[in-house]
Amino acid sequence: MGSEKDCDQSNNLMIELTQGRELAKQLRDHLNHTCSSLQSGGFLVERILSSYEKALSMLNFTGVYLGGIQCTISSSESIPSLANSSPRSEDSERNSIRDQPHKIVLKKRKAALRWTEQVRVDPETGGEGPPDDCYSWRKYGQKDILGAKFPRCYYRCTHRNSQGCLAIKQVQKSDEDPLVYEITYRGRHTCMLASNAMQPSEKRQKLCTLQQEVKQSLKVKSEELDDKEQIFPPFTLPQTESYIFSDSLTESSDLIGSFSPPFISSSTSESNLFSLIDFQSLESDHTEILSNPTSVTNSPIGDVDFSLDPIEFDPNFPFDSPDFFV
DNA sequence: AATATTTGACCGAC
DNA sequence: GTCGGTCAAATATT
Repeated sequence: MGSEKDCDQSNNLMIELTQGRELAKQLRDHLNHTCSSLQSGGFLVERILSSYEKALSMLNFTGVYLGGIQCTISSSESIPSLANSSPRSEDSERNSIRDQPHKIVLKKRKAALRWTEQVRVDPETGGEGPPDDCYSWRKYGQKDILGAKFPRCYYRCTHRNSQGCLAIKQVQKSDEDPLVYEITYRGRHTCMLASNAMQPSEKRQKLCTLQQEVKQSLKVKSEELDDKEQIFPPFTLPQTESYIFSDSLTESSDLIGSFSPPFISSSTSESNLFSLIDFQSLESDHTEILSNPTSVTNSPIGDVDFSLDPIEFDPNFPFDSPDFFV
């Protein structure tokens, strides 16, 4: 168990899976240029991607493997900067965000991932309320936050009960600019592709329209980053992307998880949707989410899986099982 | 009727 | 004790 040979095999497997996934992403981005393609080929690509995500999640490898393996990142996607940040309180974190707009901040802890976006809504096209995304959320709470003008709203995925999707998000209006929403995502969506599989074409069409609207409404002013800060290309969120982060390139074994941002992939040069994204893993998220009485029965992907330490990877996992790559 | 939202209560962390 | 996050009953909406 845990021999170098096993390690090499799993590494090779990761490389192959990652390459396949990246190619599928490129195909998806290509198809995303037209709405109609989303309804046909796009759906197939999503399924292909889903398979790759599952496989990689089982390997606890859902993005950039930091353990010495090169992996291909398509030019149309952006992996957030591995910029570091020392631990700090959420308030000081927020202040730092404002001091350095557009800077992508990562923080690493152990298990689940948490990331924050600051989204400016176009008052004309965005309308009232927080910006929409391609997932359906159900509000489950609202809280006045100390020192904040506006309350924080808590949302969970609508499919939490039906599909065991454990994704949640928090939305809070910015103190300084009411048009800016700070949206914190936690947990991974496991519902989207499965639900899409059962959606009629008109829903896919609606989704596509929504994507266009989101593109319009979530535009934020785009300023150029200093080259020193712009470790990765300008950030755009793919639709079913998964990332894995670490606060240090040297901490190869500390893979912290995957995520599926619910936003649109864009390979164009249009304005970035987000001025800032702050990634943060939370150790406590893990038990929190797992304590949910709703068991996850539909998918092996979830917080449970991506929290597994790579060392715990079982080289005897039946990858050759006919049911594995579904 | 089914589903979503509101909102006070509750709980754990600090 | 406070605070942030979640629960769940009541209420609203579809």
